[in-house]
Amino acid sequence: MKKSKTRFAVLGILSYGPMSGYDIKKFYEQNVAGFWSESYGQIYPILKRLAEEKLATRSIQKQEGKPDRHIYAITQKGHDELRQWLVEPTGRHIGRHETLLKLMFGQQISIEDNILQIKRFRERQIAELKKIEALKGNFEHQEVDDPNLPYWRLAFGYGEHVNRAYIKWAEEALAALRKMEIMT
Amino acid sequence: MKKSKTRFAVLGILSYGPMSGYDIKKFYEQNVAGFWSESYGQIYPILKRLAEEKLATRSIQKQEGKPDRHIYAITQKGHDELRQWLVEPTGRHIGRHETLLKLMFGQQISIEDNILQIKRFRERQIAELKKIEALKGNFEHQEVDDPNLPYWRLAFGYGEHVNRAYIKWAEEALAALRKMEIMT
DNA sequence: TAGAGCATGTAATAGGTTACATGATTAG
DNA sequence: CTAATCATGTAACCTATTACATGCTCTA
Repeated sequence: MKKSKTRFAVLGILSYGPMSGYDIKKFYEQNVAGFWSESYGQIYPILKRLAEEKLATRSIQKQEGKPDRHIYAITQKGHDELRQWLVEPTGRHIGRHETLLKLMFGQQISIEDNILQIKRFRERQIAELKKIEALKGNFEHQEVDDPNLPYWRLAFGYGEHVNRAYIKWAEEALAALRKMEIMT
Repeated sequence: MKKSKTRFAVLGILSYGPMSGYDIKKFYEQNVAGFWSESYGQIYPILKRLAEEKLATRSIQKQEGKPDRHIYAITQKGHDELRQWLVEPTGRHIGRHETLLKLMFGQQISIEDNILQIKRFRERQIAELKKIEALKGNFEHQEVDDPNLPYWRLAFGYGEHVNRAYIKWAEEALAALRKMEIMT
């Protein structure tokens, strides 16, 4: 049996403070877009289960002109389960990298078309890197005071390292493809 | 509607030459473990459908003492569909990186435990890098003569760049965590 | 006045893994 | 004698996305 990490992705965010499903979705979209994502179709049912299992409590915050917010807060039991997962060894993850997969079959299409694909990849990662730098800047000089900050910094560092590697590789791959093009 | 890339992952391998489902699985396990994977539960039904849709043909190779091999060969129609997918722009991929997710909630556990998790991650990526270098060595000096080789080289380059970045980041993260530990 | 943001939620569907069944051979 | 390798395949299950429903407010 394989178990869902989404459960812990939700519980983890709740460890930052009480939040709604909408907030959790936004958090993943805006801050961690590089290495994690969640959809409403997962978040809401999980939040419901978490409350049933007493890992979180639910309260309703009324708003005028806007729908009510269902605020979930992590319980002690929730903390315990989260911590247990956090120290567990992590299984090796196999990302499915579509651009790379396509490149494996690059021989089937023209060099030009391969160049185009890698350029698209490079542009996307350049944008991603910029976003990370901006996010990092926000945190650093708006003097955010949060005990989680040191760990967010580590995550930013990851994003920077990996995206720079992506971009550097893309540049090298483009150069190699251009050489191949000339030699035709 | 979201469509499966597995279909093309299978068709793509078939573009290298006629192969069985077993071969395809092995190919992904042994050569591309870093960025793609497929399970039998996906491969066999897809192969069946590919034959039904005339994107591949099936023939049976009898063997003594071993089960028959069902060999699939890509057709012209299969090639066409593969090529069409290969030039299509690729949607941004969001890997789900469990180690990073855990790190986001690192504040919940001890620094020591965080260090342990990152060490595990580092060791795994060091092993991965070694494997890639070995694989690359095999191809390069056993003078493999295959028109796909230039593209496999690009993929190896990717593995090298990205894994080096992983390792470097892990080292930095470990240093930062050790500093945090002293300052307690 | 169209669309985006706020906010919750579900149903339909697609995507993917795991475990199992079968059975011979070979290596340790 | 046990485990792995060879080889195909299916059923049960879990995981995840997409589309839809609802409805108010604010902005371009």
